[in-house]
Amino acid sequence: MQHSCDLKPNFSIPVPTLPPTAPESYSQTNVRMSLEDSNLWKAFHECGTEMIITKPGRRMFPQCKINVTGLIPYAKYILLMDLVPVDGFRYKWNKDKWEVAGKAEPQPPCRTYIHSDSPAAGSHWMKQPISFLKVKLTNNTLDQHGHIILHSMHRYQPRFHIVQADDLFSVRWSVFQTFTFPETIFTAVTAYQNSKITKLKIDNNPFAKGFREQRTNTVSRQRSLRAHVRPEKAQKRQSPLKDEEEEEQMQSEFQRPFYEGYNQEEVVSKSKDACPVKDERFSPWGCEQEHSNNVRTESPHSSETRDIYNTEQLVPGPTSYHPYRFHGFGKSPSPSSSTSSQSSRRPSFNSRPSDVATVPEQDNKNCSLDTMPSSCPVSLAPAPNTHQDYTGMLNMALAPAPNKPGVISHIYNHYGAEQSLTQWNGPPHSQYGSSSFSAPHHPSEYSTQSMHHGYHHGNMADWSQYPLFSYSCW
DNA sequence: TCATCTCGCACTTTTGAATGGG
DNA sequence: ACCCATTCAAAAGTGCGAGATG
Repeated sequence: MQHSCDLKPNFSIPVPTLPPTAPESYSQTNVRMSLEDSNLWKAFHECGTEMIITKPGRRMFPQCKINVTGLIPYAKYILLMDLVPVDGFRYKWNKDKWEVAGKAEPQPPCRTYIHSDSPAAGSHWMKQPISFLKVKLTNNTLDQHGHIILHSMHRYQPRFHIVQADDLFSVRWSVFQTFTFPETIFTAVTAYQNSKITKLKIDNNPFAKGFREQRTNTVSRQRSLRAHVRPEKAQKRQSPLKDEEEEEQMQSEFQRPFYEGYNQEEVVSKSKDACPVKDERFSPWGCEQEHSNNVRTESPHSSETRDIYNTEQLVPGPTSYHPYRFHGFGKSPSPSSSTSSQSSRRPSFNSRPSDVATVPEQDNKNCSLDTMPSSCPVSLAPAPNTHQDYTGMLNMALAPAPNKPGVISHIYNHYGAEQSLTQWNGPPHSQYGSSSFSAPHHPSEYSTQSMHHGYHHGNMADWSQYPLFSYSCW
């Protein structure tokens, strides 16, 4: 499966400072990203992926691993990953299904993980799969280690960003290309809720091997002993592994060849009909769907019901990406001082300080499709029940590597729960392929997304409330 | 009372330093 | 002195269940 980058709408408006023949325009239109282990992700997705989050930080499994093609081999790129809320709800696990439990909590500071190889040449990124193995998730909002902070019982989606930039200083002047894979949507949990997910993880995660055979013997012995002491609990927490019948059933489900034999084109068309979340047998989201009809105007399945295996080019809106600046660098990242080719090529970005960069955070919520200026992010009309004002911050943190200077930076990011994917990703129709670029509604706004460059954010006041941190990846 | 979170356990895998040979 | 392969101990990562927390 691949995510293609169709930037037609984004390049439909003239960008005076960027000649159409610029290398970037070439790369932007050809960059493609695909998800490694996509079958595994789909397997988890069909059960309702859960990711453990702990205070010290927990790795993701399945891990985020991507393939990138279409980069300029000699140009340098920076790869980033972050996690955005899928919707504005908190969930609970009730009788084998996830249900909406209420409104989402205010989002913690949004942190962006910079791949440790960044910046690296396009050839480097393309020669092998890029692993985000060392990304750690935490529920500790005071985390000092640079882990990505999430709320338990909330749903998130990883996003991957490719930025053509010679160094981290020039990122803010560079073009972001954002990719998402709907099958990577997961629910953050502090303890597994769905036993199917537990089993899938044990079966597929090498670190959990100990729980597969030897441990299950010893543990089952221990459990049987404990069951004598607390029989009611032992029964309540009965492992699915013990139930042979259930295990067989699960085996058949898990080993079912997901989308077997689908080529890319077939997947695009068939996945809509065979959308996992609509399959009651596998879907843990059954109840949620009912809720989605009654409660939310933005279905939590919005992404799944899209062509989940289609490709997409998701470009964040201006207020999503522009209002950030690196913080903590030793030199001023002003375009005039920057030596990057991008910055020298596009001096006009500095000449537009009044753009979205300084939009106050409360302006964000007023940025509806009807009223937003051309610089406002493209987003769906906010769902009343999901509205959540939040001026998040993209924290990018880099711990010193032996051969790399230590860099700690923060990036501002405005997003709310209702904006989450819709804002960042652009309109949902963008995920349906090129045909949907006819923009069923508000085509003008869509076209204003254009290219996305870093803009200087005028508001520095809140930065101090977020800790500087190092990132273990470097 | 209940849902959720934290912690320690026993286990496996990964990592990196130490060592030795060419 | 350098490079490479091997070994091995320490660190890191894993799900589980009991107990804590709100």
